[in-house]
Amino acid sequence: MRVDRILDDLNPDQRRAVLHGEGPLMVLAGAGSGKTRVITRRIARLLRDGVPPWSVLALTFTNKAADEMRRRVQDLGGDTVAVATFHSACARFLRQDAERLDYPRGFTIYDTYDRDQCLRMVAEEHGLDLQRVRPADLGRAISRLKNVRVRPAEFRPGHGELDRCVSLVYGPYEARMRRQGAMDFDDLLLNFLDLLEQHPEAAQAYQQRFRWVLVDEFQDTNLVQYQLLRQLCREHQNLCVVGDPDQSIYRFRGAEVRNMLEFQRDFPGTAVVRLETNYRSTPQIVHAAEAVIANNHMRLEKALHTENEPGEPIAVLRAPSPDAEAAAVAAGVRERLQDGASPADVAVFYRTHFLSRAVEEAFRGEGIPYVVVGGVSFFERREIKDLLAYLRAAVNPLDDVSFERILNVPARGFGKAALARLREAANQRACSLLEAVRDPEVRALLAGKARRGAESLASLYEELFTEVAHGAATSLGLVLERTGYREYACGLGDPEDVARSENIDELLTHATNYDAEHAGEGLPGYLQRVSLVTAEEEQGEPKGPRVSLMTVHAAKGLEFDHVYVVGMEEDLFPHSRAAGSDEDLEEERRLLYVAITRARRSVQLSHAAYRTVGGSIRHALPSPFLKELPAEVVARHGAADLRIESQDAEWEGSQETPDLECGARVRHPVYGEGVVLDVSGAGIRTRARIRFRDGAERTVLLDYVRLQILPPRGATW
DNA sequence: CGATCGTCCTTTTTT
DNA sequence: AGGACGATCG
Repeated sequence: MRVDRILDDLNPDQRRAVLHGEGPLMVLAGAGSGKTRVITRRIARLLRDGVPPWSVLALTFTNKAADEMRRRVQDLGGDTVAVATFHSACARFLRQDAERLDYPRGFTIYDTYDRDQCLRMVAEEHGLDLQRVRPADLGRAISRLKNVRVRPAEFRPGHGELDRCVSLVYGPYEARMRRQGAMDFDDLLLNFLDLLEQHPEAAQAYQQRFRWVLVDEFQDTNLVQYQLLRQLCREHQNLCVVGDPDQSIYRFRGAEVRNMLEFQRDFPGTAVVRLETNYRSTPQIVHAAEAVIANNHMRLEKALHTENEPGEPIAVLRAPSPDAEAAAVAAGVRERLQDGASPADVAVFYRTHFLSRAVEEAFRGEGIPYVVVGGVSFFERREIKDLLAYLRAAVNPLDDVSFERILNVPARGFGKAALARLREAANQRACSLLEAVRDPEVRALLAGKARRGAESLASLYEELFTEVAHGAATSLGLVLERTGYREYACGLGDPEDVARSENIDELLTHATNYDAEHAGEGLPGYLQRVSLVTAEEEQGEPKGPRVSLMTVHAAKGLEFDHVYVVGMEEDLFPHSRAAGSDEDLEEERRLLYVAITRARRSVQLSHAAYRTVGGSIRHALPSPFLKELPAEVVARHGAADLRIESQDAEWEGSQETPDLECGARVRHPVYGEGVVLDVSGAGIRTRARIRFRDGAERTVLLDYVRLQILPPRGATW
């Protein structure tokens, strides 16, 4: 009998998806049902049937997922297939067609930090009080608008302070970004969509080039990504999307589960395949995950089952303290390792990054090798961002945010006054800061120290402009040599010096490797890559197997034998900021569903009796989600059940806090009448910002103060 | 102008 | 507890 590498080990449903011919295809794939396998095999099948590899485009959301898929596609012989994240694919396409959109080819990509920096400048220009509205808040709000394709002119602000500021700043921000030749992450998608819509000949070229498009984690596409797919596949309709509505966990950045519902409407004749057999986990794990997710109301019907052998119960652990929790996890992991598990088969998840700390310490104490995935990545470090900013300004001299970053780093006598003068000169000449510095007339306006600084910067950039063509590493070397940056950053005294110097070396190595591997791409290509790669895994993994520590978000798409989730506490998981609406709460539940279903063999969920939140200690209640686990598959440790019972009353009690809405009138026992501006937090930590009669705004902890809710009145003040 | 000190505020999740 | 930013002083 003949062996078929592509089809033999697939079940009938998987096979149907792989063999599906032309036309739209949607695969509803439960956790662990072989989703990635279906996509990669489908690609292999297409290639085997004569589809040219360059006409296939496979899209994912995270770099990690893209790397993984690329690896698996390559194993099946598809080395030249384009596998990319949405953002990196768009960036690459835009690089080709930037001019059509009036962007320079060397446009800069701003990460969140740069974006906020840019917003800070704009906000300052418009006299906003940055104490009250932080750039990051503006940035998030604007990003949310971009996710739903609301342009500045279309924005209808609500009554909040934030909206007012956004309406003031959004347009100018866009203008400034354009002037600087910069795009934020959202712009990458938006601008490419604009390109497709406004330039039919360009759209046609992409449609004809990529005749087969496949999308992983489709439940996380936002509106823009969805429209982009529709444009791209408008002619041929050869779009295969794979997703699981129960694993949609990016609502906060605009993901629309609705896309899965509307797909069949927008793509008539869609073939639908359901994958409901879980090949990954024990029945206990599958049952627990299903029981949790069953509490969500907004769901597509889907049932997951497994024929795997039974294993251990789900462990729920209560620890007296965060340190004890971490120690218990470390001890448990140690035991797994002694039983023969590889560290690479074990993972610890948490809802928020800061919870990694305690676990890290415990692991160090136990001598367990670990790696923190995500967090502050290599390319977000101060010294790395500084050096890259030098290069970015060289590739894109319009990029004021980057240039201003390095203008006085290391110090060159550019203080507040000199910077103001430089800005003014640039404004007058309608040019960028770097262009201004290059102008001898402008330099003549500066005082002694700053002038000398400007002279040296100007001459550095004259050289850099020619060096740019020679690649990333030599440009970087030039910057280091001419600025004395290394001495500046690694010179004086603190223990971080060595690490910073090592980081700089690592960047040099990284750049050298890139130049060697991507000869034609040059510095622009390099900068694009480092802007979109969050990865610390970028520099290979020569370090041997390690236990992975990561957020649940980062864990999506991965699987491990043994999974530990720490911080299973109210206000933490579900997160307090997500307690506002049912939609948010359901997303938190999906997050737990994702966490549990990562595990092949065992799951432990733990919580501590208190948590240190911001210097102060907070009593911590077990996550309400823990009560949703079916008793028959759970083993509780550390008197967890007892605590849950005894704390129920307390929990229920805090629910009695009256539901306050923004705009409600209230009476405060001390301050008298006021209007609620904002409600945040949850449970005993629900806070309301209230403006009182005397004009002052105060934040009130609802659990502490009995507010009397007054009947609404016509006028607000 | 820049370094040091003090204060404030933070901690959601990702490209 | 720790980092970022602002104010103050040299």
